[in-house]
Amino acid sequence: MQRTLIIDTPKNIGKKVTLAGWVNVRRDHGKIIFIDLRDRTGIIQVVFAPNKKNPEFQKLAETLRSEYVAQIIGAINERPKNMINEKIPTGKVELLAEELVILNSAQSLPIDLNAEHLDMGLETLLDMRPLTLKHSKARAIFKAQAEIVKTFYEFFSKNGFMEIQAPKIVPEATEGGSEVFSIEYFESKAYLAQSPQFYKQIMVGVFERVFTIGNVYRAEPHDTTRHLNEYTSLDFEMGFIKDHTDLMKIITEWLKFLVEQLSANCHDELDAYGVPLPKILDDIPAISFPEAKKIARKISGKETDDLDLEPEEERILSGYAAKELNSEFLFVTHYPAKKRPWYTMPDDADPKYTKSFDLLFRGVEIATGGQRIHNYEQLVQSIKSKGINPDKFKFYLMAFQYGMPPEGGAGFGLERLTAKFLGLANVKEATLFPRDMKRIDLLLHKEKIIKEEKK
RNA sequence: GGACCGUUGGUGUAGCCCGGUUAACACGUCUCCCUGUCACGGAGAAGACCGCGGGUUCAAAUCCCGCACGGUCCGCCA
Repeated sequence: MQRTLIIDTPKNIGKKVTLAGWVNVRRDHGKIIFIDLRDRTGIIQVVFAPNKKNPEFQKLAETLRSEYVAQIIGAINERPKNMINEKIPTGKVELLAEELVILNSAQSLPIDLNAEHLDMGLETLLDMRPLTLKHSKARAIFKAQAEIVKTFYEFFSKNGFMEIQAPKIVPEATEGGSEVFSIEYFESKAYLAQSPQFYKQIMVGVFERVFTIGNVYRAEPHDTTRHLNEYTSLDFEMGFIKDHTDLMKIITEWLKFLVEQLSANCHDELDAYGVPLPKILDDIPAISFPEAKKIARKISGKETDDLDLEPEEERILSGYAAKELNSEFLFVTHYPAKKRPWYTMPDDADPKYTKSFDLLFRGVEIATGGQRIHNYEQLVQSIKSKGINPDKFKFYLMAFQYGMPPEGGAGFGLERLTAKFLGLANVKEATLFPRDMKRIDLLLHKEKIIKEEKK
């Protein structure tokens, strides 16, 4: 018989159906046993009542434990009025089991998957990732994350952007600055891409508007709640822009669409975390870097680096924007040229600053973008001014020799965005299998100990 | 790399300040009882040489020193 999904059970009252899923929990009352069965669409209560014709059946039901995988055939019955469970969408019905096939057993769980919260340290949470991801609150994170990616794809596709696949193996330490992972590449050396930057720019010369969603790699030895050594970047790049404000406009439009879709499709997931969705103003406030610096200094009373915003200042500015400007998002524009890559377009009024921006959301930088230099000669000059030989970028520069429109783009950190929408303390919680200095799936030092013990 | 905090059954914590005999609690696990629960309930049981090494002491989970590991913040970082 064809499998029925749990979400569809209320439509099948009185019918005999086949359900398949995991045992969420067993409530054994002796003669009568209740199982909460879970599949990808929901949870339903299954009732095992004494069966005189087949006493073995009840014994088999008694062996069911959490996370056992089972196929159950039975009749969907309406529950008596006083036994309706308001907490679940299928609370008005239940399955009276007639046949049970155990598709797979499960070892006893080291954690309580039915507890309201996953009450454990980050280390344990990640060490047991294949199991802890099954918890409803963990699943909620990645449902919301998938929605973010989906809206990015939909929005930019609708607006004339084409999806491209950027290579992850690259020949040079792309833009200099941040550390990259080197890999053996046959007889020579190559690197893992720290961003799709060069390739999305080249493709603007071909398709005018492009976007790409993919992993990027940073070999920086950072150890914070907002950094990963492998993360997912949502990138777009577009030609024929006036300046960076065109980019900020399209980002604002996407964010509006995103919040709308999250509200419509991830209501339960957001509810589980209790963090309200942000309001997106028609114009997200934008303040220039020098202005932002002044505000941050005034509030903190601290003298800080002239060229960059410190994490504490980013938090201060976010708080300021939320309180004074009525927006949880804040653009900071015109970062100093010294702190931006060489392809960043300088500002006409004062070339010490650039036509670039960061987007702050709830205290962290979630996107970076700006207008790029599209003139070949100017770009070569800019590379030289950083003391780099332009020959290293011959391949990339070719795009600018043969007709590059005025262009720009931006990149979002998917995990940071997810974490901030749900109010998670650490981006690693918003990463299925986070890679950091200490961990690739398991903690690296633990792996070492295991290897040494084997020797 | 720096600062601070931490490390106690499978998981989360209490006990440590003020050293003392069976290391406590909750969840999970196992056994038994239970026909209406929905994070079912009841009775019982198993499970920890208290991160590692050293010191002080008649006596150390508890005090001292060193190390390892983790967490948070910072640094670093498009």
